[in-house]
Parts: sequence; C-alpha cells; structure tokens
Amino acid sequence: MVEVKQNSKAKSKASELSVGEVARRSGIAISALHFYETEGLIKSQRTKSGHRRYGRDVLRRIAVIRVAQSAGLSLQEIARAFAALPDGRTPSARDWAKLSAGWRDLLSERILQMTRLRDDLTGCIGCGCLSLDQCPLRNSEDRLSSEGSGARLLL
Amino acid sequence: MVEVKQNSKAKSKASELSVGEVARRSGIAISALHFYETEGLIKSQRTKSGHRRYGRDVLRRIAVIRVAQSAGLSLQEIARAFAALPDGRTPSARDWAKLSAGWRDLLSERILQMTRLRDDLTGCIGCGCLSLDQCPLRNSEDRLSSEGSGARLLL
DNA sequence: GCTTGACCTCAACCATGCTTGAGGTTTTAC
DNA sequence: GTAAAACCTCAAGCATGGTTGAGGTCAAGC
Repeated sequence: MVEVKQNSKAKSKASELSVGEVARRSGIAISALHFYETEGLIKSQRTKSGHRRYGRDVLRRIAVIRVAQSAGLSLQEIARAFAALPDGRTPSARDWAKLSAGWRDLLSERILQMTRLRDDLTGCIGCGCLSLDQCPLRNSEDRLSSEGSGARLLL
Repeated sequence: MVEVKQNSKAKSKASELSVGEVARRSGIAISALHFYETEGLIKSQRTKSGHRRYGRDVLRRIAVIRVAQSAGLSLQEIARAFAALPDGRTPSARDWAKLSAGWRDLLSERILQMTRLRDDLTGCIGCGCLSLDQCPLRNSEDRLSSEGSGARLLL
C-alpha cells in the first residue's frame, strides 16, 4: 500500500527496509522472516509490486524475538506477549520494558526450577530412590511438567 | 528369547514387566515406550510370541530419561549418555552417578546462561541498545546460540 | 532490451517427540 | 471355546520452527 522509492542499494535514508536487508542486518534467514510474518510476529507493508517493506522497529522486534526464544519461549508465547503491544504506534521503550518484566519473572521461575533440579540431581540419581514416589527428583520433575502450559521442557 | 511364565495380573514375583505394567508404573504411554525403544533408550526381551518383557531397571532408566528431558536434554543426548552405561550388567548406582555428574555440570552452565540473560533483560529490552552490537543482551544471545549443538533453546 | 539478482508464493520436506489408527495375534477370564 | 483385553507392527498424523525448491515476477545495470 505504501509505496516507497528506493534510490540505491545503500539506501541510507530510506526508513523502510527490504526483506534482504532485514535478513542481513538481523542475521535471520529470509525464510524465517517470512515464517515470523505468517505467525504474526512481525508485519510488513508491501510495495505496489508486492515486495515487503519493513519499518525500522522490525529490527528491535526481531532482536526481542531471538532473546525470548533463547530464554525458552515458544513463538506462540512471544506472539501473545507482542499482542499486548500498542497497535497503531511504534512501541516505546516503556512498552518493551513492560514486556520484558513479565519474561524476567518467568525466567526467574525457570532458573529456580533448574537449580532445584540440579541440586536434586547432585544427590539423587546415584541414590536408590529414583523409582520411588518419595524421591525429590521425581517430585520436582512433576512440578516442572505439571506447570507446563504446553511445551515439554522449560518451554 | 527369554521365555517368561506369567501367573496372573498381579504377577508379584515376576522380575520381568510387560509393556502395560511399565506404562502404568512409570506413567509413560505405551506408544512412548515403543518410541524410546526404537530410539535405543530402553531395551526389551521378547516372549516367544513377540510380546515385550522388561527388566526391572527399565523403570529407573525411564525415570532418568524424564529427569534429563525436564533438564532440557534431547532424547539423542540422553541416548548418547546412556551409551556410556555398562553393556551387559545392570547399571550400578555409581554408573548413574557418573552420568548425572555430567548433566549436573551442563545444567549449571545453562543456569548460568539463563541468569545472565535474565539480568541483561532487566535493564536492556527497555533501553535503546537492543539493535546495536554493543548490547549485552544481543551478545549473550550470541553466546547461547553459538553453543547450541543442535537444538535451539537450552537444549 | 536483456540479463542478473532480489523478490514473490506455495508446497514439500527435515528433525524432534510423540500419538493415533488400522489390521492382526496372543493371552486371559469366564 | 469364546469374548475381551492386551499386545504386535507399520504407516500416517500432529505441533514446533523452520528450510528448500519450483516456477514466476520485479528492478537495476550495461
């Protein structure tokens, strides 16, 4: 819809990026960008001819996606969090901060679980209790799996 | 090959378990047990007619599998670790302990990464640096992803 | 004006970790 | 001796997170 004139490959003043540029700058494959778009994680305008043009904030969005993924969130969870971002305007620092606060707590929780797991592991796999209901390892395992809202692991 | 006489459903003295029993006791679906077997994570003898019979240690093996999974290991990684277990005899407590020691270190490493990630997240998503190379978040992200020997997350 | 590279869509495929179902045998219980 | 429950195999399917390739269009440089 929004038509953009592109002056050169350098495109130093264009505020809209092509998919190739976004891929190069973010280190994400074009196919992944397409995929993120179909999953509603990022958006693009199209040129008259159908080529994608991204606003500058897409780079931040992508960065946030990768960070969240490495923290163990699924794309669906990330999309859900993104849904809380403002619709019309570009998200502000405060918007992102709100988002990250939630994830921080989630991470803290998962770190706690893993720590518990590790500590149990220290004394427990070698002991005889693993197959018994009393074993702390098996119980913390239960804690983990019963909390999962879908994905298996710490997802 | 090993033929086993089964006296009743109670089967209190049988040292070999049927797949249904293992499923019931471990809480793992039969289909998952089959799957674990095809992946080399557990083994079974067969009765003359082809039904599976498991040794008692299978329950511990399964417990270890679930724990390792909840720690974020893939079945392949678990299988690799299991490959180090003794071939002929039932693994001893010491064998399991050795195995768990490796995983414990791995867990510690991942806990460290997540902690770093969380701490960076605290100050960083809301700040302006996320799209820059200097951002600690993006760098710790790199640390994470460059270490991955396959799976994306903490896997 | 035409080649080249960047882009488009859509369908198929890969790995992981299973589940489901079809179609058939075995074991158990009455 | 027969019905039901438990088991078997093999193929297909599901979700996640993408990649790969075919077949075609668009844009830029010479």
